[in-house]
Amino acid sequence: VSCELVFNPALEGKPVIVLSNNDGCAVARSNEAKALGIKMGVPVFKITQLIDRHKVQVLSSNYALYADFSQRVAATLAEIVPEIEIYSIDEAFLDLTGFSKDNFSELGERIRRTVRKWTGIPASVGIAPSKTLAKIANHTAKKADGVLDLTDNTLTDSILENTEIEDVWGVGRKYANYLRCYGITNALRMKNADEGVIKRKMGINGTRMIRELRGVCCYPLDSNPTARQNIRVSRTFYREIESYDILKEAVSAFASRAAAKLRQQESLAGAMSVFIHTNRFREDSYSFRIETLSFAQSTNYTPELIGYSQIALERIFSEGIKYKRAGVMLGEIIPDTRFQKTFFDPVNRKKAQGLMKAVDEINGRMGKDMVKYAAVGIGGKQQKWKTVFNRKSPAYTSDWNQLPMVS
DNA sequence: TCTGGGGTCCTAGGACCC
DNA sequence: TCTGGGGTCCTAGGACCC
Repeated sequence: VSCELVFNPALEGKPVIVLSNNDGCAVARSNEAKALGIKMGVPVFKITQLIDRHKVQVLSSNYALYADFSQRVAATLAEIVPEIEIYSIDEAFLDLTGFSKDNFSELGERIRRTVRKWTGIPASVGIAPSKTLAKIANHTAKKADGVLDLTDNTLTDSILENTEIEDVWGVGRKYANYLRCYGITNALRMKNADEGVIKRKMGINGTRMIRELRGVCCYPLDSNPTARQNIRVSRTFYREIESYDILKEAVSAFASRAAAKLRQQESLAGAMSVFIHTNRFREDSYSFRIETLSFAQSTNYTPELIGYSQIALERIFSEGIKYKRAGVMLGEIIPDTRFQKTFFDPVNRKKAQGLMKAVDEINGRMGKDMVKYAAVGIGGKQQKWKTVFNRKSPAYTSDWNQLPMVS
């Protein structure tokens, strides 16, 4: 929502929501939308009345825009603090070792100011001796001044007391229920809880959480993230699909996208799973099928992976079933430097590598699907399996044809 | 009618090894 | 009566994160 506001200031002060794929659920909300009681993840068809009555501004997800803003914010942070871990699309941990403790709050302010000025994105900053405490500081700061330094802060315990247990990093719904049974209703009570009781239920991570709350760092900053061990591309279809050919096209496209991700992190996959299933919200005859293939040889070569995906699909597809979702997962991922030759290899690896490099470069420079395999279909927007984004804002920052006009 | 997508880590239990 | 000690690998399930 912050990204949308940058290019559409008229939305400021209004309830705004951004939707998931196929304009299904509300997955981002402005404060005004939250105040209306729109919950995270609620299906949009359940709140149509609310949307009409309060003129809620509804937008599709604009991933190109959000990815670009995410990178800009990260680059800005990295200019101010050298040691930085990108934690998610909208969060980062910064290592303040070497910065003067007396100026932490001031530094926080500077970060906020700079990010706002350079990117237009509002940020909040929490400072503390552990990630768990920093997250709590940030959570609290978000609602007030935007910066909160909990290092040597005498207020820490009272802030922890005002932090609901489910707002602690690592406590989800299940753990929250359990902890509440023991009277551990807020972060302060967790901090003072018995390690044994927590560990029995939550394992080693429970122990770590308690220690982090006590200011002992158990999750050090990790500035160079390791390659993914799993790569998954899956989509829910706007309409149910019965046609084998259409499904084959979709699965081929997922395999192709997964292959590109694999090459981006310089890896090879040794196995693939393909799954298809019917609408899980329909109570009648739910069907889920998955087929896993182990490759004779690890690969990141798109045509090979498309081929495997089609073999797997053929084994699980049944005529007459309405499929609502499909996906491709790659596993047994290894660095491409660990490539092992097999004796009877049908693929010329050197040529394949060169081809993929060319494809990735062209698509990197000229747009994601500038060149693609025919197996993924050539139907453009008419493709039956394509995700729907009916209310998307322009790709203001990443497409020459969609730059904002200034008049 | 209509309900997202992509990840991680830990644990327990089974099967096996010396 | 009484049955060691130390490992690995794999899978399924459960929890969490954004």
